[in-house]
Amino acid sequence: MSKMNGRTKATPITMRDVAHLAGVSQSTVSRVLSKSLSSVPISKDTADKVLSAVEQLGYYPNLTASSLRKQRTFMVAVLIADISNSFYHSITRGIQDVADQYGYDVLIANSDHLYENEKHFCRAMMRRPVDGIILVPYHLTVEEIDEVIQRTGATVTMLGSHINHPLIDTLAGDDDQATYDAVRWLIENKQHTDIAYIRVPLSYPPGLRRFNAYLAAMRDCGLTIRDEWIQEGDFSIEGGQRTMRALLSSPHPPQAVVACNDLMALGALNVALDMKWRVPEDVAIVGFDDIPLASLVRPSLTTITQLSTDIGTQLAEMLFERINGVVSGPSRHWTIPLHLIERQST
Amino acid sequence: MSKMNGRTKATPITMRDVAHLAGVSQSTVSRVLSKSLSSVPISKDTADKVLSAVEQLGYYPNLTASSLRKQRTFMVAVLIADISNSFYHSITRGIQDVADQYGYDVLIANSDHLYENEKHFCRAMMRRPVDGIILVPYHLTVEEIDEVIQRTGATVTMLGSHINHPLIDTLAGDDDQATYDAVRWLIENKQHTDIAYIRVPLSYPPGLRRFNAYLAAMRDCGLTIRDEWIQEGDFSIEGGQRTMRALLSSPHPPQAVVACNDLMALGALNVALDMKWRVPEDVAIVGFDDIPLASLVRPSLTTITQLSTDIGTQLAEMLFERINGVVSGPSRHWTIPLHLIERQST
DNA sequence: CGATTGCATGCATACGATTGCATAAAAATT
DNA sequence: AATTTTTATGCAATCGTATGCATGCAATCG
Repeated sequence: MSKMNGRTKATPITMRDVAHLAGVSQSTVSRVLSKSLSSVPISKDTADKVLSAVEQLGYYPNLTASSLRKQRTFMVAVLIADISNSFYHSITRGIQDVADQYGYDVLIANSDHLYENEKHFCRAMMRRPVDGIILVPYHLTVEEIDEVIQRTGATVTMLGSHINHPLIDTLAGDDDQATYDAVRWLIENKQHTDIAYIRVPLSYPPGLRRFNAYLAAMRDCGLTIRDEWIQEGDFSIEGGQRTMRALLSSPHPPQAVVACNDLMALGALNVALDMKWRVPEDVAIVGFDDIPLASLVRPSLTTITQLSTDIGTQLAEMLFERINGVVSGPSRHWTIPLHLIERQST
Repeated sequence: MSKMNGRTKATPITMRDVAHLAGVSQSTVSRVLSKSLSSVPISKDTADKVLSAVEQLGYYPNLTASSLRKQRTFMVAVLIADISNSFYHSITRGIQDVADQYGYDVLIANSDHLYENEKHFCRAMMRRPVDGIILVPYHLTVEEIDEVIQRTGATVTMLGSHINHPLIDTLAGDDDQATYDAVRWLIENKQHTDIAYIRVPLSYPPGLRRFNAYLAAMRDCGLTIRDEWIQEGDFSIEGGQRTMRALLSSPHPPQAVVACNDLMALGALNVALDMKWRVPEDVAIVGFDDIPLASLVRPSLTTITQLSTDIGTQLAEMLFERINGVVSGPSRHWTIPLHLIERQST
């Protein structure tokens, strides 16, 4: 360990040092190290000299300098709603693993579902160009995203289907269909008629879609919905708890509760048990996302699968196919089929 | 929205463009925008011209170029074991929030508790210098971390107490004391004598410390430990499940199980319930970390609190105090007192 | 009124790596 | 043997911003 007597400035080792030690020019070192550009041949002899100098000095190329010159940063940025939500962190993990594989670093930002934060993220991207951006639920408009693309040249991939842009690949679950099916299943197979829904703010597009699917299923089966059965949470466990308390304390509590995501469903489950309601005998609960926790709690949670890790890797793979030029041409829009996983809570 | 007819190169707007439009030199623009350096005065008049040109063009400074020149990247990197573990993701979130506040971006990498991955992270840091690094449990040696500091000039802050370096601030819980106290509490207040421990590989320093604390508590109370009561998990829910199955199927199952972290404790809890053991009547369970889930499951989990969000913000605050020169001098080593939270599982 | 000071700005270089172009030496061709 | 081609290397400009130094001009001073 070097001396460590107080905070010292960094002592960077540059290509020039390597060049000097190897007795060649700095550009030769560069060529040896980025062998990919085969346009220029290098003699085995000098290559060896350079490599041994690199070894000897423990040289590492400076990615900041390289980024500036190549106009490529070898970083991707991810915008998610909240890393504390396990649905997002498994997506994140999937993205990180793929990025790692391609030698990329990952910047992560949280929006907390707030438009202002998403715009803040865009501004950050304008300042610090990255090669790729993965966006997960957002309120951004196509125009705003397009500006980032135009200005930074970044490749963008998104989760969700409500944006249509010729340069943006998207991946989406058919969550409205899945929600519709789940509600009908509760009605037709479980003989429920009084079904409540815990939604999220409707400014969040997938939330709106799922809510509409619930309404459609109820309507198509000729069921009426009491006003108090429609609750609005905020994506969180606490939101699920608060709304469930309201539901179970109302004059006409529902027989079944469908939540827009698992966190809220888990909060609801937890409140039901604490209030001594039996699940599923007294009230059934259905979630959405299939986060790891859903299968762990007792009674385990019936939910709609999203395969979140796969979503992350999938999104990242689509992104890197573009970045590395493996794929070109018009944007691709993939849909993942979702399905209900029946567990103990129904 | 601009034309969008196929993938186009980025059309960056640089300081030169701004300078040109404002009719001043590029260096003047730079001076106006980084007003902090008051060493050089700028007339109100030109400042206005520049700012309006910036506005008009929608100019954003390029952080890559700025980083290269200033030798400061305005990024911090975080190495955690696994972002899927909720203990870490709340730390991460705390760090992100603080970083955001200081205008910093955050790079996140997972080590999965593997030494090789941690070394990989160090190499990445040598290539892409960042201003600060936050390390959460690791196997890295002081020498390895020191090399990164020397070479990159980064400021480092860590969670844990087993590294002593004059430039590294650390934050640590007194987890061995807390574990010791918890085990004695099980013995003295709950009258348990047969207590098992689910540890993690001992190459992980905090894991070793906690395990030793368990041994010490048992010894100090004159209790004997059966070999099969000591199980080794891998930090995960599955690890907890596997080891708990072994424990409950053994000829002499324990009355209480202490796990090195909450995930394993939750796995254990889940297996106990599935095997129809009553918790806490037939077997008591204690975890470590107090992840959000711990209070959510039923029976809720008795655990040792770590205040994980606070840990993240705390670590980040210590880091930025150094980065921004608010604090200098010898490294600080802070300890957070931990304590048992009694819930339903004991 | 000439000399000194202070204010405001531009010029030019640096940060560290990449790459088009020029060039020198060696090999191949006629 | 002269010319062309190939191989291997160096020179110098570039990416976009920051900053030491020089400079021009106005204000102040003796």
